[in-house]
Amino acid sequence: MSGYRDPLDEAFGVPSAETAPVPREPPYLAGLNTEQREAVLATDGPVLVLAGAGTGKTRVLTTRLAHILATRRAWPGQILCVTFTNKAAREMKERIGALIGGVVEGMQWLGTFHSIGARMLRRHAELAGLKSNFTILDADDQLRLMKQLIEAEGVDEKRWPARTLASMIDSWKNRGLRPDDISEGEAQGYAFGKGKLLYRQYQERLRALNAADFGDLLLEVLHILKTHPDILADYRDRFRYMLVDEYQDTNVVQYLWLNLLARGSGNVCVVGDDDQSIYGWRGAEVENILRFERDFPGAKVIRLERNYRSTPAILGAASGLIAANKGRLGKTLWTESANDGEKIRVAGVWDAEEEARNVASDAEDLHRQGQLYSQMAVLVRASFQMREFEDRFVTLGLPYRVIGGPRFYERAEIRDALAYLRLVNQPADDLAFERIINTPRRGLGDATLQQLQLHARRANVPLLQAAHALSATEEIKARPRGALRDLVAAFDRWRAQKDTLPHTELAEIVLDESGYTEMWQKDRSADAAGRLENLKELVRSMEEFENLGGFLEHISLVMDTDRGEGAEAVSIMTLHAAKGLEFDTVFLPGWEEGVLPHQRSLDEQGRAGLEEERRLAHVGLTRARRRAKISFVSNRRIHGSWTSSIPSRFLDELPEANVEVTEQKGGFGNYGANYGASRFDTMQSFGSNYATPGWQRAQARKARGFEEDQSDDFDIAHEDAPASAARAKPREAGKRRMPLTIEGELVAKSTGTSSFTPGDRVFHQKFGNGNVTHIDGNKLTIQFDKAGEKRVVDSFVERV
DNA sequence: CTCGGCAGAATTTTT
DNA sequence: TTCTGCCGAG
Repeated sequence: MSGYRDPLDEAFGVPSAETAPVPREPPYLAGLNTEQREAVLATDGPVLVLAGAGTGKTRVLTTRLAHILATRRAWPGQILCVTFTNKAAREMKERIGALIGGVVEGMQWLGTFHSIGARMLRRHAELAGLKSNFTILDADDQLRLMKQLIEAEGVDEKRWPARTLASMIDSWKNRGLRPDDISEGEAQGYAFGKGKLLYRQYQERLRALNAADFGDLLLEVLHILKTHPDILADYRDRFRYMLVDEYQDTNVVQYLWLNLLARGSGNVCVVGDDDQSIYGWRGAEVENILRFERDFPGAKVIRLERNYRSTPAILGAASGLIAANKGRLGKTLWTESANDGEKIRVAGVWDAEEEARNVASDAEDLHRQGQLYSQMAVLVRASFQMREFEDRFVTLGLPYRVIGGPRFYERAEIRDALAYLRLVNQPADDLAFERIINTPRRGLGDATLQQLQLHARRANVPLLQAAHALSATEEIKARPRGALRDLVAAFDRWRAQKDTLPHTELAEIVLDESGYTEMWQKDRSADAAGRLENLKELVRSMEEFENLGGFLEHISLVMDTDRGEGAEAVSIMTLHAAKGLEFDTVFLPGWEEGVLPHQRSLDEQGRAGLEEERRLAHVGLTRARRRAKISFVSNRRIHGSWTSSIPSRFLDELPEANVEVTEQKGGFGNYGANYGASRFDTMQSFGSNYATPGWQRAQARKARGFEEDQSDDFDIAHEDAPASAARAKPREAGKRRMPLTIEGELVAKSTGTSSFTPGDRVFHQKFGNGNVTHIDGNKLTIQFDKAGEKRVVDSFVERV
C-alpha cells in the first residue's frame, strides 16, 4: 500500500511524503513570469486577470487549472471552466492533458457557456417544460418558426421581417429577459407592440416542439437556478472553483448566471481583456469586466502586460491605436527585444482587385524568402471582402483556406440529412418534418402540408403523427396520400431500427431509403458531387459518438469544424474569427471609413461602436508576430455600384514612428506620400473636401485616366460626363461569379506537370464544370459552364 | 405542383 | 451585383 503513488502526483511532480519533504516548486510553474505565476497560485477568492494580447493567457488558465487539480483543491468534476468558443474549450482540454501527460477524466464542466447550459438544462428539463431529449434549434429553424407565428398573427412580414423579431428576441434573451419581463415600451419596437406576444407564442411553440434555442440554454437555466434554491445550492456546492475565459465577451445572462454560481465558493477567476471586446453587437458587455472589482470586493487584480508574441513596432502601433479608446482599464503591452522589427506597412491602392494582387504577390515574395504560407493570414472586416482574395489566389494557384466560411453543418444537404435524423430521434420535431416532407420531391407540396398542419393543430399532435392519421383517411387526395403513407411507414421503420442498429448504419439506411442520396446522385449540377461527399463525411463523423442523441447534441452546439487546419496555406478570415490566433505575417486590407470602422457599427452604436471597431483593428494588429501590412482602397464596389472611399481614421492613430507608407506600383495609390494634417486623407491629393462634388469629380477623372492607360479606345472627350461608377470600371462588365464554394477551402495539390489537353472536360471546386480551351504551362484557360472563362492553375481542377 | 421570370433588398461580426 | 421571395403559367 505504501508504495502506491498517485499518477496525478507523479505527473505534476508533487512530492510524495516519503521522498521529498523539501518544498520544491512543481515543474508546471517553470517558465512563468511573476504575474503569470501569481495568477496561477492565487487559487482562492475572486481574481481578475487582465491579460493583454499575446501575454500567455491560455497558458495561465490551463496551468491554474492544473495547479488546482495537482494540489488536490478540487476534483475535475468540481471545477467549472467556461470558454466562449468550442475551439477554446477543446484547446484547453488538450493543453491540460499535455500538462499532466494524459487525458483528464471527468472534466465534465469544461466547455462553452452553451454546452454547459445545455448540460444543465437536460438535467432539469422538466422544470422548463421540456423533455431531456429536447432539440436545440439553430438560427434557420428559429426563423422559420417565427415566420409561421408572424403570419398567423397577421403581421406584415414585409414591414416587420422575421429577422428583426429574431434578433429582438435574441437580444432579450441575452439580457436575461423572459416574455413577462418585456416592458411595453420595449415591445413597441416590433409591429406596434406585438413583439411581446410573439415572443410568448414563440416560447410556447418551442415547448410544444420539445425544443430550445441557443438563448434558452442559458436563460432557462438561469431561471431554474433563481427559482429553485435547492438546485442552486447543489451547484454552488459542487463548483469549488470557477474559471472564465474571455470575460469581456460575457453578456447579461452569462453574467448573472456566473455571478449566481460564484456566490457559492467565491473562488472565481475571470480572465479577459477589455481591449479585445468585439462582441458588443451580440450582447456582450464590456462593463462586466470593468465592474468585476465592485461585484467581488477584495478581488485580486492581476495584469499581464508582458507580450511574448509581437515585435516592438507592432506593439507600439497597436498600443497607440487602442489608446484612443476611453473607459479602458488600461494596460501597456511591452516586450523585451533588442530591435524594433519591421515597421507596419501601410499602402493605398486603387481598388480591391489591386489590393488582392498586392497581397498575393507579397505573400509569394515572402514564401520565396522561406516563409510558410501557413504563417500568413489575411484578416478582413467583413466576409464580402474575401472574394477578391479568393479569386486572385485561385488564379495564381496560391494555396489558401477560408476560415469560418459557410460551415459544414449549415450546408443545405447536411441540414436536410440532419432533419431526417432529428425526426427519427424526436418525432415531435415539426420543423424537421417540414424541412424534409418534400425533399426529395415526392409530390407533397404546400397544400398537403397545410392539411397536415390543420389536423395537427386541431388534434394537438406533432405533424408526423398527424401524417400518420391522415394517410389512413380519405381526406387527402390519392396521390399525395400514397406518398405520405410511404413516408410515414419509412419513419416507423427507422424508429424501430433506432435501438437495434448502430447509428451510423441507421443513418445510411435513412439517407438511402428516403431517396435523399439518390436525389443528389441524379443532380447534374457542379456541386452535387461535393454534397454527396459531405453526406459521406457526415456519416463518418457520427462514428465518434455513442448514439444518435449524442451526435445530434454535438452538432447543434459545435458548429465549427477545423477542417484543413495545419495545411500549408494562407488563411483568409474575418477579424472576429482571428481572435486568439497568431501569425508571422498579417495582411490587413480594407482600412477604410465605412469598412473598418464599419458604417453600420457607427450608425447603430455611435461612439461605442467606433470604439469596438477600434478594438477590432487592435485585435487584427496584435495577431501579427513579425509583420503587419495594412492597405486601403480608394474605390470599392458596394451592391454592384462603385463608391469612392477614404482611408480609415485608425490609420492616423498609428504612431508615425512605427509606420512606413509604401508607394504602389499601380501609381494611383500613393496618397500616403502627401503628409499633412492627416497623413492618409485622400483630400490632400486634391486640396478640397472629399465629400464635395468637386472631389467626386476628381475621383471620376482619375478613374477615367486610369482606364486610359488600360484601354486605347477610351474616349476622354466626356470630361464632364457624370461620374458614373460603371464608367470607371468597364473592364468589370462581363465578369460573373459563382456562389462561394461548398468546401470553403481550396488547397493546391501538388500534381506534376500539366496533363491536360484543350477540349478536356474538367471540374473545379469553385467554378464547376467546364472545358479547357487553352494551356500555358500549368495555367489553363477554361470555359466554365456557369462561371464563364477563367484562367486557373491546373492543380485546382480535375478531369471528369 | 413545379418551374421560370421578375422585383426588391442587401449580412459586419456567431454561440 | 447577387440572392431571395413571390407570382403566374404549364
